[in-house]
Amino acid sequence: MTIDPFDTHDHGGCIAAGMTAAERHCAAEGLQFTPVRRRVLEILLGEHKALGAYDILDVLRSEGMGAQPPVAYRALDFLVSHGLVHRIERLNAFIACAHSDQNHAPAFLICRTCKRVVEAETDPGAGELARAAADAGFVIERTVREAVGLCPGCRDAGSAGSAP
Amino acid sequence: MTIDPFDTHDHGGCIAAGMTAAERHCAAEGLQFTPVRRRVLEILLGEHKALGAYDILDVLRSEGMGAQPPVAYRALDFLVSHGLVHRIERLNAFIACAHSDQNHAPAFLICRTCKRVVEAETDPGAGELARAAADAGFVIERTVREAVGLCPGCRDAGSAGSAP
DNA sequence: CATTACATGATATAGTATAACATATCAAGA
DNA sequence: TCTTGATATGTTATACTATATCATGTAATG
Repeated sequence: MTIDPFDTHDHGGCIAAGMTAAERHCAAEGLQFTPVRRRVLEILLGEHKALGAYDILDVLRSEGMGAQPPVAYRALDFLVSHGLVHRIERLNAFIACAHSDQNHAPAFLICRTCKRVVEAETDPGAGELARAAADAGFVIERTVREAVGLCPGCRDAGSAGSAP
Repeated sequence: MTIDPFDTHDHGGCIAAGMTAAERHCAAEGLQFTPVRRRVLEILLGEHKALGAYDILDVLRSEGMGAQPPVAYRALDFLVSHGLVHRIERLNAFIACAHSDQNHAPAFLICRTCKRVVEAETDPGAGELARAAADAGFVIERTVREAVGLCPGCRDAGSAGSAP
């Protein structure tokens, strides 16, 4: 059995590891990992929740790093397009990638009570979407796979909300 | 091999069949299939694209059936909650259910060029999401499975857009 | 007739996202 | 050095999506 991804754990480690991976990725690809982009990724790495663009913008604002929506959206676009951050469509929100620097087709488990989101690694070629697409002659460019429900902690707490 | 779901076909038949199924469903469940709800479903059945709430509202408006956003959103909420319409998260838009009156976990293929959306039936218990959830002890209440890409027609047209 | 439950009408506002134009920075080449 | 081009950021304005709230209508029930 594997570690419960909904468990609490060392966020400091998450952040450091995520930033290091992002540094390496940007260096390798010749991408500009600018202060705003760096800070947005740090903010997201500090949570295992998805944050809205305006949540992030509030933080940037309070730190004097840009006060208008495009600042946040541009940084998020950059991070998403290079796979460092994922967009959670169901929530109109964003979360740091949990599987540093690899190409993948992630799936997300979204707890509707504690709001935490975990990223599961999946095989891009497997699954119902790929089969349906093959049947229809459809060429997939991007997939969205998200499940909303209750994480183990919140389920045991009788959907009353338990974890932070 | 199966019929290409992206093919053009008899929309009149789609609409009639969809409305009949909805009638039966509402009658069986004791639901009020009111004029606004009926009209919204009809509008959606007339397209194989996803329509935004405000697209639908524009039509309602032009027909004197309610001019404010809540009118459209309420009708859509009703239709979605009873499975007659699905919400496409990726597009913040709505599409009529293509598999009349059965409980299911649909997946969608969204053509980014011609904007058509087809609904594929899937096995709710199968697939990557279910496996990831089981591993994590997560209880799924709703799933989102959407693929963005090119339908056969648009792919062959060199992503220049071909089908209506 | 009064009550209840549900649906609709209407106003206002919240939340999410982008277009468009201006400025800044920096590296490569004339 | 100058200038040109590419990329990133700053700023204003606006578009698009969604909901809270309160008022009104309407039909079935007791």
